[in-house]
Amino acid sequence: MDAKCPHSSEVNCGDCRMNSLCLPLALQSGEIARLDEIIQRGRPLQKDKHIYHAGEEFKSVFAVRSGSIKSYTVSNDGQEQVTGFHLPGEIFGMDGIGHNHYTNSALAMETAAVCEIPFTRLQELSIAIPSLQRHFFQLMSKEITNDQNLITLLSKNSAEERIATLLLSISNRNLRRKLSGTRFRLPMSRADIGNYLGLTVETVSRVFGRFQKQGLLNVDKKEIEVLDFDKLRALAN
Amino acid sequence: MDAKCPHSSEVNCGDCRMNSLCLPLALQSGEIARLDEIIQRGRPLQKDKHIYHAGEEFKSVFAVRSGSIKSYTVSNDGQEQVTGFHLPGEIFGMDGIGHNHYTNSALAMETAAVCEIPFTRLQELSIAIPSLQRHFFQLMSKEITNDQNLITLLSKNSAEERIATLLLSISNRNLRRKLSGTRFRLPMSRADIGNYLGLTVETVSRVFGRFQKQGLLNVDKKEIEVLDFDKLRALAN
DNA sequence: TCCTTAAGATGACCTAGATCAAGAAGGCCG
DNA sequence: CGGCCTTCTTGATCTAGGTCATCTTAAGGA
Repeated sequence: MDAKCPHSSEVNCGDCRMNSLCLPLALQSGEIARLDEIIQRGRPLQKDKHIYHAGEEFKSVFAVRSGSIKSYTVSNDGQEQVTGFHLPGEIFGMDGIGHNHYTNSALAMETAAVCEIPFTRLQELSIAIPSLQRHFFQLMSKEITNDQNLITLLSKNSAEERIATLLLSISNRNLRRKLSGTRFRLPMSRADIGNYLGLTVETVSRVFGRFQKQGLLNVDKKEIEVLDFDKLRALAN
Repeated sequence: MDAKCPHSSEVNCGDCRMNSLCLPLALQSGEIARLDEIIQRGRPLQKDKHIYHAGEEFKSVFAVRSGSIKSYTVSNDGQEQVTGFHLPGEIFGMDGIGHNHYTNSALAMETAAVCEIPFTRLQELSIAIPSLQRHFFQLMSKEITNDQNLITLLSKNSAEERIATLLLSISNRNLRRKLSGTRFRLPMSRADIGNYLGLTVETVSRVFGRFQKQGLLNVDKKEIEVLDFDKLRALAN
């Protein structure tokens, strides 16, 4: 086993470097072993491969082990709405619980690996381990809060504020993973950013340009270096 | 006991006219009795009275028994964002679970009555009654899906489309309660509608005017009569 | 290596909805 | 009954960001 390969499936929850952010967070080591039994560690996924499609029967929620995932819905008239970006240690697929079918589609934005957690098993385990039930309620609630923050962002904030907020969010999530919050690579395209934030590609491009000119960021394609966190935070508010 | 008074607190879940939409939905009658034991039926609330404020410690989720409730957040710079309107039979307050504090404030838009469900008791009961756990997971998931639909609406749709969608949503929720989906009274102000949909009061007012002129609606202040459902649905898509 | 295609940047112009500024119309309290 | 807020409406203007059109660059493929 090569512990260096981030997409390796040869790891259990107890050893996974994400276990302080992920589902095991709330659990004792004995309990983690029981969670481990139900989790299915998938093979690495190529870029643009789907984990599930909207409308498919809901079976499992997923945890990102490596790489990055995008969730999106397609409306009646065929246009896409990106609803979330998921980084290692984060859980996705909870939108499917309500109607027994996924309402989003999910795909890998780059080579990625995910853990599959069959939901009926997770429910059973939640009855045996109350702190797991509690933790999962909290996870879903945080998802609600996140979505409501995005609603506020879309409803009340300018293009610059929206993009500053997204950059700060990614920076913070990198810090949680003990990575640099200052220099990082955006896993998503300008089109995805625009779609997520309710902006056109052109506007996203112009705002990046403006941020660069103002000395707020260094932008080299998807590589970002934050030069002025105070100003970025002021924009994001 | 006056069964006619919609704000009466003298009713248990088994007799409540909302029990086919509300939490008891998933339960057998013996289980409903156990749920009944933990639910606290509140006195009627006057218009503009708060049920809780953002930042308060999270204790309970709530069900609307009568009247209507609005949830909203306040951002750092003091501006409000309406995050939801809650009608009888609907559950709110789930945003508080994630951080043990409410992230929204909730207030009565008109005289209303709510049932309070202490969350630790609900968690205990969810372990004893697995179908309740399942139901509550589903409720939270539906809230996520709702919020994501709003995100799409804000991100992709015009003022007319947003308002048509809201009207249709209220119409459908009235139908679920066996009320008219064609003629109803909006419980919220134009300002609240605008705030919720990311529009100004003026735009909301103009769109209502336009819809009336086009023969889509009859609008008399808050009284709405839908005249052309097909066109409304076409707009809402 | 060249060719093709996709992603991104940049400029010129346009429009939906915001902003500003008055009125009209209730509803409530003395 | 009269006066005063608060909500709603309507009109005139302004602007952020959308649209459209090009160009540059990078990446992938035979």
